[in-house]
Amino acid sequence: MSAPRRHVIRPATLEAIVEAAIRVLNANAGATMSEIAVQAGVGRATLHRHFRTRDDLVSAIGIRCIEDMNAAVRAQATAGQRAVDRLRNMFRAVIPLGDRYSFLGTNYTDDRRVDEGYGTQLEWAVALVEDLKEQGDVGRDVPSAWVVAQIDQLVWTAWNAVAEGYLSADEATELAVRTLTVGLR
Amino acid sequence: MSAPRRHVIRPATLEAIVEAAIRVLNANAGATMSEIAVQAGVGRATLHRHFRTRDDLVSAIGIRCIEDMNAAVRAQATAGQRAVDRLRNMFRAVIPLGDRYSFLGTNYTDDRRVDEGYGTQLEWAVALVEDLKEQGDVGRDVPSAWVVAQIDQLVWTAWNAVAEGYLSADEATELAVRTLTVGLR
DNA sequence: CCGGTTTGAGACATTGATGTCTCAAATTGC
DNA sequence: GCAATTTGAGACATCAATGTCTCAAACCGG
Repeated sequence: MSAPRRHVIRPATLEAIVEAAIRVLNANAGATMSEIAVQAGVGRATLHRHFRTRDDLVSAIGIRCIEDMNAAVRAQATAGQRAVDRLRNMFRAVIPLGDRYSFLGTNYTDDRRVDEGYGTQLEWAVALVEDLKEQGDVGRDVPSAWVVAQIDQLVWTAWNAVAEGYLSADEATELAVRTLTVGLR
Repeated sequence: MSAPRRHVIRPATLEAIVEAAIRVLNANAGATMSEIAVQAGVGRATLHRHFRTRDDLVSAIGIRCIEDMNAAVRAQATAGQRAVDRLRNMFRAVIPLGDRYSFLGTNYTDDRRVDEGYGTQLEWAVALVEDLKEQGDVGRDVPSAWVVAQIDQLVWTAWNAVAEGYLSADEATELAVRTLTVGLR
C-alpha cells in the first residue's frame, strides 16, 4: 500500500511564503505561523500542509537563503581579476540578498546544510580577504576575522540603505567598497 | 486600606537577571522565562515576582540598556575636542556596551522611554557626524545615515571581537576609528 | 541569634500558538 | 466545461510557556 500522496505546493505560493517569512522573521524572530501566513497572503493551513513544523519552515527558509547566497557568489567570473574588483563584484551580487544574511544571523537553525553553506561562504570570504591583503587593499596588520565581520555588516547596512531609499544599488556597492578599503574620509 | 507591599528585589539578584537576559535574548530573542532564570541562577518565580509579564521584563531591560548607553555617552568631556577624538572617546565608552546596542536592535519594545533614549543617542551621533564632516574626517558626499549605520555596526562588531578574544578593548577602539575614517587599506 | 524579608521549588490554572482535520471553494490545465 | 488538484476557513485537540500561589529555606542586618 503506497504512502499518502505528499502535498505539492504551487511554485508561486512557495515563493510568496519564502519572501514573507524572511521579511516577517527579520522584523521579529518570534513571529507566529499566523503572522507569516497573513503576510504571504495564504491560509495558515497551507503552511502546515507543506511544512511539518514551524521549525521545519525556518530551516527550509535558511537553506533557501544559503542556496541563494551561494548561487550569487558562484555566478561570478573571478579568474584573472584583482581582489578589489572581486570584492566589488561580490558586493554587487550579494547586497540584494542582505535580507537573507540577516535571516541567517537572527534565525539560526541547527541544520547541517545551513552550517555547511555558511562554511562555504566563510571560506570564500577568507580567501578574498587573503588576496586583498596580498594586493595591498587591506593592511596585513588587520585581523582577518575583523575584515570578514566588516564585510558581513556592510552587506546588511547596504541592503538597508537601498531598502530605505537613500542609496541606489550601485551607490551602495561603491560605498561598501570605499568604506572597507579607504574609509569615509 | 494600603495596597499590597510591592516586592523589593535584592540589587545583586536584579543585576544577575539583567546581564543574563541580555546574553540569552541576544542569542535567541524568543528565549523563555525559564531559560533566562536558569542563566541568571535564580528561580523562575523570582522573575515573575518582580516583572508583571515577560514583555515587562524585556521593556525594563531595554530601558536599562538605553540608560547605560546614555550614561556612558554623557560621562565624556567633549568641550574643545576635535571630532575624531570625540569619536574615539565615544567608541571607548560605548564598545563595552555593544551587547546593549544589540539587545535594543533585536528585542525592540514599543516603549516610549526606549524610543526617547534611542532618539537621544541618534541626535548625539548625527551631531558628531556633522562635526566629522566639518573637520574633514568624513567626506561631505557620504550620506549621514550611512555614517550613523556604520558607527552602530562598528560598536557591535568591536564588542564581538573583544568577546571572542582576538582584540583588546583598546585595539578594538583604534580599529573602529581607523575603519570608519581611513579604512583598512 | 533572631526577626523580617527575599527566594526557590513545585503544583496548578490559564493562554496562545501549533498542529490536525474536514469540506467547500478556487485554481489550473486540457 | 470538466476533472484533478490545491487552497482557505474554521473547528478542535495538543502542547509549551506564562502566570499565580503557597510554603519551607535561605539570607541579611541589627
